[in-house]
Amino acid sequence: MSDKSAKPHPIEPRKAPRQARSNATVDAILEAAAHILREEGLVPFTTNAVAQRAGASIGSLYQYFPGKDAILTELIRRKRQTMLDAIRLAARETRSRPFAEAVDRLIAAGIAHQLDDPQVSRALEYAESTLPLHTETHELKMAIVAEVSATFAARGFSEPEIAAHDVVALTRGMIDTAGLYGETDASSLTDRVRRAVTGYLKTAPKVSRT
Amino acid sequence: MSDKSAKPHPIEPRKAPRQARSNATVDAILEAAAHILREEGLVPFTTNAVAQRAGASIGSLYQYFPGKDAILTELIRRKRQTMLDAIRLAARETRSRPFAEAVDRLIAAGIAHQLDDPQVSRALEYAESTLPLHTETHELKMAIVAEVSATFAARGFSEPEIAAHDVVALTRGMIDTAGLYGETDASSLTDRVRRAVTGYLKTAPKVSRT
Amino acid sequence: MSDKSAKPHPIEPRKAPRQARSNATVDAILEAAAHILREEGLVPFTTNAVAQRAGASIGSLYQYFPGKDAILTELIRRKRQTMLDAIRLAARETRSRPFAEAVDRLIAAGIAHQLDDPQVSRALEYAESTLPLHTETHELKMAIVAEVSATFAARGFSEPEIAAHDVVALTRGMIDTAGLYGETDASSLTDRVRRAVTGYLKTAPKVSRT
Amino acid sequence: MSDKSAKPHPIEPRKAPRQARSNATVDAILEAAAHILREEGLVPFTTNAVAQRAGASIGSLYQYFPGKDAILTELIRRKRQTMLDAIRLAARETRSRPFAEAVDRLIAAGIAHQLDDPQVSRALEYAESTLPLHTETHELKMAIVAEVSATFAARGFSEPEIAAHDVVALTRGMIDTAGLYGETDASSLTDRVRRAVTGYLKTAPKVSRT
DNA sequence: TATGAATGAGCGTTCATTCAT
DNA sequence: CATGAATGAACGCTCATTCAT
Repeated sequence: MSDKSAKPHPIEPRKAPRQARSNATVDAILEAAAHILREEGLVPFTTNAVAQRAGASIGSLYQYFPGKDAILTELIRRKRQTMLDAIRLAARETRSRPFAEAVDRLIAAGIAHQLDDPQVSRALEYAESTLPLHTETHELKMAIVAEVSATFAARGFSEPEIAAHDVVALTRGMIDTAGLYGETDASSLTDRVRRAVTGYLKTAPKVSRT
Repeated sequence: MSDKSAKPHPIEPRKAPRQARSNATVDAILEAAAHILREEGLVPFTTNAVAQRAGASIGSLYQYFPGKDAILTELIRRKRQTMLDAIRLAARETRSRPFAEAVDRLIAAGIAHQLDDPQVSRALEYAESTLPLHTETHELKMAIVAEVSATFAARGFSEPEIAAHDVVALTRGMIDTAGLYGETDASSLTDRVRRAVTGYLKTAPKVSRT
Repeated sequence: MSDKSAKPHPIEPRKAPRQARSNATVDAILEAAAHILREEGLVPFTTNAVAQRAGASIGSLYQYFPGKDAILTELIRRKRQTMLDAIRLAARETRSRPFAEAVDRLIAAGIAHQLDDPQVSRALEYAESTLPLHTETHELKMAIVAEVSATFAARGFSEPEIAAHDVVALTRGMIDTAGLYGETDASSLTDRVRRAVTGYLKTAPKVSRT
Repeated sequence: MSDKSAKPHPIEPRKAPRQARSNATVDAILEAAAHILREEGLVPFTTNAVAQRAGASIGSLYQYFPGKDAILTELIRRKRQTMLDAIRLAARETRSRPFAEAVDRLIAAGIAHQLDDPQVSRALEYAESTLPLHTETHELKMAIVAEVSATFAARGFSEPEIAAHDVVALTRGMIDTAGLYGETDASSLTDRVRRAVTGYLKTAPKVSRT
């Protein structure tokens, strides 16, 4: 986000990450950050504003985060980790169930995480594209796709990665737009997303089993 | 002393670019703006940077655009107008052709406009959500959906607006992601988008014809 | 994108200067502001110039004052408060003395405050007329006139407010001009102002006492 | 007003002054300038705004005035010349009349010129103090005082210049303030000013005639 | 550790002025 | 002469970041 590329501002939290991630101040900062993103967007998202809302001093904020970008990165990381956990759970629990059910659970997980707090999701999504590539968040992203891909592979699709990317992409597109229009009824949206995903998958190439 | 609150900063371009010279400057500015959005994103998108890249002085920029937002708005307006024109043409030319062909043309139009310059598209999309609502660009957005919706209605779908929104959304989601991953092969993407769209529409509710 | 209209720029100082350090900065800023007004006028009176002369960063200036206007307003407020205090003291101390003495003390107070730093006074006077109306400074102005008015009323003048306005106005006119011509001898000026004021008051309408 | 003291911007009109002063464009510019000063003040008084309101191009404005300051200067010059003419007429016509009448005519002239258009007067007054000293307007100012001074000298006052300065100053102070408070009734004001002036003069030192 | 005053590069924008047409 | 597009220095102000306390 910030441009002062002259000075090295690492993106990793300053403290040992595990501690930092469970500290009350850190949580307050992230909560405040999400709040501002949700209510006001990426432009009024300033470190001073975040610190103030978190009830922390700006100095404290910099004690836990090396810079503005790091806050956004950690927000992304957490959101994505939650998503990955949900997807993994869904995959595990539907491994021996009909495929339709597996797909449904995947979609439900996506909707649960994207439709709740759509402005924050949107802001983070855009922010990420302007941030220097961050290994961990990127790996989480790949892991989500990999998880979906594994589910598809297990069901005999021959190009599971492509299918996974596409399914994730179209799902996100639909949910994003729904969020933008203030849609909050998950059930209608779930149904429509399912129709698109199912339709897509029906015609996806399968491994020929002879 | 300060005049701040007195003068609003409208989003409409300041002068109708009537003369060739003016037009050239306006175009140079918009081109420069797109370039910066494409190469660097929304954060380094500053009026001075745009002017410099356009080979114009900052004063000239402000002669044609009342502010930074207006440049973004005009970029959105133009992009959307082009898209609308393409969609309208596609709709007109396929009115008496098989539905599959109509859908294909719609998708092709979407891909042509979104896959070309995906970073700019993404930046503008996010920018729009932070801009004060601009009537004309908003109407163009609605017009695009309306056009798709009309096509669907003509084919007997009973909830054409919802279908239109969803189709546009999932298409954009897929193209966006493809652009993000550097995919440039339109034909494969077209095929996959078609599968999702077709699958979605196949199960969409139709008007019961008695 | 731009936030302009969202945040108003109040005129009140941003933080109550509680700590010694803060107070020192505020004072340095106000001193620097007065200096620039005195030596160069309202045009070169810029926030950056003030900050620089105050030995503070522009950021610090904005930590204590929400904008340029606020600096001018505070300067006016302080000057006027001092003046009001002096006038009140003069009035209190001459309540049971001959009227001539009361008038003399009033004039002396006016001269003491206006003849010292006449360029600053002149600049602030003009500045005020271009500033949005500020309640506190306006009330101080009215309080000064009210104080003079009360003195006149106590001495039986039947239109004390008009007399007060006129006396203040003519006194200020004379002192202003004297300051403009570099006059610094208070005693000659005092004498001349007294003659005008006394002459004016001698013919002012009085409550008929029967 | 402008600070770019590096480049020599003479204040004299570019054209032979007499012509310039009677040109229709010049008049339109000055009228527009006065209008803006009156309605909006010194801050929005910009060359482009003046030209636009005058229905002239900014280029034309610069054909007749070498800069912004020159417009203000010419406005001052004209106002002052009119005032001087009126004062001279008043002096001439009351030379052989009672002194009280002479004073009355002087005051009437002052009120006529200052109370009409008080915002413009105030703006010009402040502007002048920030402008580089301009010979002609300064001489006009002196001439006005000299005229009043001559009137006083002819009536036997021993320090006519001081008296003239003071009378002009207090009169201006009173009228200014009246204008600021929106007073438009000249007759009451005239009366009050007369009382101050008369009172002042009654006690002014006279040449002892033996 | 926590604090928050201080910093200053840099942003969006204005406007006096020039000059090619 | 008139035009008005172009210029760019300079303004008011913000905000990411530092560091003395």
